[in-house]
Amino acid sequence: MNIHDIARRLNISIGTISRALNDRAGVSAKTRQRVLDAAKRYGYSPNQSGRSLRRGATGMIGFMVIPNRDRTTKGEAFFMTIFDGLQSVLAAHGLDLVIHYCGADQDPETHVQRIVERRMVDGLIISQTNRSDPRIDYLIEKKLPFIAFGRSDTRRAHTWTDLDFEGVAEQSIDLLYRLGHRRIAIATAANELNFGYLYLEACRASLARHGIVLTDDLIFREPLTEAGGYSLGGRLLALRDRPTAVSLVQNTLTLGLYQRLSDAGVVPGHDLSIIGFDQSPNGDFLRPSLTQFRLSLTELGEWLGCQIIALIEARRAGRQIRHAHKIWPLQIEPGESAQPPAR
Amino acid sequence: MNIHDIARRLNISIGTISRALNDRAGVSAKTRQRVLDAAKRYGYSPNQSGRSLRRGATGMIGFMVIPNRDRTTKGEAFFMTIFDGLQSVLAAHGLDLVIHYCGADQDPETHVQRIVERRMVDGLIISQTNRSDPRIDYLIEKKLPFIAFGRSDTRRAHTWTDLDFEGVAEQSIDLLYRLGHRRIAIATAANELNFGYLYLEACRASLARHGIVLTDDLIFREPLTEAGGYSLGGRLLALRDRPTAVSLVQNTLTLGLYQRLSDAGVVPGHDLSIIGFDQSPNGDFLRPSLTQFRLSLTELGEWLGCQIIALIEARRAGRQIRHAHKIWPLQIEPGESAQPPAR
DNA sequence: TTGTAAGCGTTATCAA
DNA sequence: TTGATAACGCTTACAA
Repeated sequence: MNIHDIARRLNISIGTISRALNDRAGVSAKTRQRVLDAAKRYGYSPNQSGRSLRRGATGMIGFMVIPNRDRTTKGEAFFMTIFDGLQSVLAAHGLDLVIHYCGADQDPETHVQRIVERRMVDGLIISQTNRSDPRIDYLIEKKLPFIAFGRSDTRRAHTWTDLDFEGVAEQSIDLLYRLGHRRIAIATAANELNFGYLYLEACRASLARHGIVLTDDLIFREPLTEAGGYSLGGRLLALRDRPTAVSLVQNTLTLGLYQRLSDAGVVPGHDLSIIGFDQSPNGDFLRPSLTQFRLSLTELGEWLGCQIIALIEARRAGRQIRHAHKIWPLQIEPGESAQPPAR
Repeated sequence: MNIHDIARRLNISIGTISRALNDRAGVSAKTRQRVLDAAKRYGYSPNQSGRSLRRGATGMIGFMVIPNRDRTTKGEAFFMTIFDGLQSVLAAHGLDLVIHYCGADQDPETHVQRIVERRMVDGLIISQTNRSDPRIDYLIEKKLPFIAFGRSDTRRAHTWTDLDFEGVAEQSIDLLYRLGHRRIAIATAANELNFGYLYLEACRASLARHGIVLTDDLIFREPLTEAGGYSLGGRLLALRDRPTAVSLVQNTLTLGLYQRLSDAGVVPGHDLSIIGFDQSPNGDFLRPSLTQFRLSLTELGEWLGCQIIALIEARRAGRQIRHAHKIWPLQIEPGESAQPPAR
């Protein structure tokens, strides 16, 4: 069933069919209705390949997800909620969201190249940015409208949105200091992901403001998984001069840490204060309750949708692009896991 | 940059370019190398729309994900690992995996129709099947190669794969019975999802085999979330004649249940025995350790990949299609949460 | 208001 | 081994 089949059945030209289906002017109300009815009856929609080819646009926005080498489950709960917000904004603009899953065995840069060169999407959102991320330079080069969800060390102009890792770090450290903690451990990412770096350095700066030097023995890098958190717990417990508090860059770590402490009979908040990251996953259901941060992932998805649409419309209108740099805020929520140090 | 541009630069016809790039016979080794080099140098890949249009196939396999109305985070950790296995098999066959995320405000059937009518994919995997699922009938009608990941009550021939909910139910009940439990609660899905129904009925049958009638007061339907599990815990604790064990259809429930019990000072395995479902999410990090089931999600993804490829190749070769029905096994792993009842 | 026809970037057929 | 050309299904400029 294609446009010619429909035209033949209605004894109308294909041009009119197309105009009717695309809500173009110059079709009588009666004809338009006939076309719409026929399309529905025969289950006809314009073939996407034909349409994309002719229009020079696919109507699709890609979101590229890279499987974390650490196999964290965190990123996943996280992304799906973002997709929800993103999808609703895109749909309102007649765009489709397609998620491109970069296999663990694939090179992310090659994957992006393939998507771009083949013209599979009109816009792209990349996530899990590394500190040095060649995808960003490539996308700038190719002039594809894109958003980096996550910062990197590139200096070249592009649109990005990222979580407020600095704000989280600062609030965490300030709270722990105010509670009386002086020996504070930092658990951050073990790999090249940019946010682990941002978080660590912001913690270091906040500690310095309180006159505390962050020494290497208090910096812990583990895979961002429950297993990593479990291992972190073991390492903390084994220390001769144990810190009184730990601040974590992701809640998957927190889950494992809680279990390791539970195994050792150590109580979060009492024997060791803990500040987690955001509510996903499962941060709300830890006991003792976790001091952590909260953000609206749906709203974040909606923001990304608005941004990519703005980029695409500016491009289409030939307007100059203003690259937004957005730091997404997180609100702290006190819990029982952060208390004054014992004794 | 298109095929004509490349042809012009090399002073070769577009036909030869296409043949070289598609590894077709009838191109001299030297010419082929020149073409490959030029494509790389200029960052050229064939335009996907043009190629799809001409070939009548997009080279893409869709996987449709529906956001759970309950906002469970379970499905997500779950799916991403499946994608990993699926993607690797598809890539080996030159196919791309694209994930179509059906927004919470969209109708799943309309969403499928759109994907199919527009010819966006060569094959489709649908998940989260309802007991009565019109998507399946539609896809059969349209003759698109597809796999239902999840059963439904349709009688029409189609390929499906599903988890062994019956096996899980039976093993759970048998274990609890063997431990001495007679009053056993079942926590299943509150919505139309087929697996909740399968699980419940299989539990009922297993109990019946031991001479126990499953009464309605021991059937609990909650949203498949941590909050649902928390609420479940409250309801269980409030019962006058409290069951000695509970069996759960999904581990998001288990997390919330553990916390509710913890709040009440009730110890899993000691005061109330618990059997969870699969290891995602976080089942491995509960304390006391959870008796649950294990399955390889990567292998499941690979299986789905092989199946969809078989369907597509059978279609292409004009061969008769044999619709596979696969029940995916899960192995039980004993933990501390299932013990003989107290006293 | 409607019809005709060109052209989007490919692949495949046929001729050279 | 290579080149010319038709055709895939659509949108749109132009003609009627």
